[in-house]
Amino acid sequence: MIKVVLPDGLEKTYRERTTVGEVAEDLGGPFKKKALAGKTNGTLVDLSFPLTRDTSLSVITEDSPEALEILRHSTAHIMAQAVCRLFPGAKLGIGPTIENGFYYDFHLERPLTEEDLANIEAEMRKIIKEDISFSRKTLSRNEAIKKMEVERQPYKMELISDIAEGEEVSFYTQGEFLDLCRGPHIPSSGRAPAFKLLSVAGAYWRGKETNPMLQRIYGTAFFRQQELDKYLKLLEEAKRRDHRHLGKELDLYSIKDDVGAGLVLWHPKGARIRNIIERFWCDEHYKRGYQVVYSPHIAKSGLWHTSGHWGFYRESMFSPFEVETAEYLVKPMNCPFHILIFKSEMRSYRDLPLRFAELGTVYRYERSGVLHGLLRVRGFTQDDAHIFCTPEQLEEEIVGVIDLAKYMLTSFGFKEYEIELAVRGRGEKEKYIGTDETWTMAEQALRRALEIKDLPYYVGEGEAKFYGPSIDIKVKDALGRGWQGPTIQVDFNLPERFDVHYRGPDGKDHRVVMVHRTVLGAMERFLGTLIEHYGGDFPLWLAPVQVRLLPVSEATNDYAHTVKKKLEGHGLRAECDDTNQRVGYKIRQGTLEKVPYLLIVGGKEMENGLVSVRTRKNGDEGQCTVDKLLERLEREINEKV
RNA sequence: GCUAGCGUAGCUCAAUGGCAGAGCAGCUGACUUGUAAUCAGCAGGUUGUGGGUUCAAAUCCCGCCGCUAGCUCCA
Repeated sequence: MIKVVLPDGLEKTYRERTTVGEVAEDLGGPFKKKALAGKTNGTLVDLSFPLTRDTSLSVITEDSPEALEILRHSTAHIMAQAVCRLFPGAKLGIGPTIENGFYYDFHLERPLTEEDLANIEAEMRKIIKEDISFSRKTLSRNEAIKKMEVERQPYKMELISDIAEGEEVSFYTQGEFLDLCRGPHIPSSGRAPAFKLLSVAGAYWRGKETNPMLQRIYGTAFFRQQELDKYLKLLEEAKRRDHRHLGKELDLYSIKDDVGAGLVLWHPKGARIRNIIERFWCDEHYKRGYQVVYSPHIAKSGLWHTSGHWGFYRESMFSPFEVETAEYLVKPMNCPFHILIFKSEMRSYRDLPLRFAELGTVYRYERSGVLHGLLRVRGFTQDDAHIFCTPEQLEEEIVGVIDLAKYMLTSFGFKEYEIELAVRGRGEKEKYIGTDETWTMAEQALRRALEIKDLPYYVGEGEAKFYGPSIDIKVKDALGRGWQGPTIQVDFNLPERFDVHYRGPDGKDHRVVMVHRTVLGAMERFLGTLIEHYGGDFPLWLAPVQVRLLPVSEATNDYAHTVKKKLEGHGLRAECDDTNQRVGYKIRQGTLEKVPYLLIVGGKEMENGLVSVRTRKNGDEGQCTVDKLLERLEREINEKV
């Protein structure tokens, strides 16, 4: 007999080799019907797993946090089975679960089409209807390789050959389908009620560019159709908010073939938003002791040799060009310039910290396949700054940056974020530049700064760049999607390369501590995420047009213009639609352009000095005096909502 | 860069080897308008680009440019 301890502390005894499924059955209630898998001593196992010794056990049901992953993995297997039925001779790659679903990679004789996806889905439905059970078996490593040779699965053979000699290898079968897999799985295919195949794309075998490219099918699965529908709706909503469509519809920017891929033209309205953000950015930086600087777009090659960019960043830089026998490069980063500004005079410890900030436009060669709207471009303006300080000042400086970053994110409506502290990996010291002491000092300073601000974070071991540790903040937008946000990066490399130092109280020169930091990232990328975050409904303080007057007929055009002038006098961005159109048309136009406030003015308003307010949020709100409205607008602008 | 798909008027799309079309936007005129599209007329094109096949190419083939979904790489 064996003892089984359940999560609620209950102890039960069973005879040996009782399976998890039988325990679930015995427990009855929801477990009987909803059991999918089990967890013994922290390891996930199938319902058919026989218990052979005393153990803790929790039964995984559809409501358990681990359940979706199991379901999706099993659905991936069902998809693979369907593909093998429809494409005999298909070679299997890997088929893991991912954040919102799963994928499976195949080598097939011909490229897949949309129609194929529909056929595969249909075959999957058949398999689900057949309710085939998943069963596990184990083979020795060598037997497994032989088995895969017989099955003509070269990729699987490669995977198994990476497993240590003498290890056991587990397989799962559903009917005629066999797959190398760690498991666990749902008990049978009938337990996969709701799934959808989403897309096909190429993917290199094992993610290596030199390997053959397989065809990857993406899909997702849920326990309830309702949840699947909800997820598909979310995808649609994301599509609706796509900054590339909204950017065009709202006339914010364009990217023209004639100019070049990845190079952005900012139209007046997009430029307006950008300008508001940049002014806000500048003000905030001056307030916090930064000094704004400017640097050129090009510099002699020698500078980039000194900085090391030519050595390790060359493939991201535009080709050199010659001017009067000297060779120049377009800048991919701003740091060398800020360093030269720092070095333009002798710096004392009394001068530190020095904080140089710049909205610096840089150019990077990005491979054509990675360009994407505003989010991945070849020319962009970083909201860059470099802090030069002493080791003792580092912690306080980091705290200052975190405060600024938080303030910025809050101002733009980002409420949730994740913070990673990227530190050295253990036991690979040769990968990193700088001494042990400096690394420890910097990592400590970053960690303490986070603790002082009482911010939750996780440590990314081995995630640090070779030149120093960093804090990376991922923000979540209105749809819960993650975006790269502020980064704070300590650098031990450039101060060495440029011999950046300050004169200390001891009369000697000391190596400066340098911090690169950005709070928005790049204006292009930030605007792109902001468009999607707000879905184009920019809050009043950012809206390129805040108010539009809509005179009902020609008779009230003059009155509308008077009101417009008054609003403009208070710094508001107002327009007047005095076209020869009906009000309905003007309203529709204003609504599509997402103008936050539409003010309808006809005879009734003109007589009493009023406006009829129609907001983007609530629609028709009725009449109001211009002064009352001004008060409301000013409040809303200040609140940045 | 790689794999697959795509590129037609400013925008959204139709025409699949046989005269390149519609709606919206634009322009002109009429209507003087009250909370999401007033009516009529006009104009708009070397079908991304260069080559090829064909009596005939938006349509079939090849190169280049660009876009999309991913892969690889990143603000």
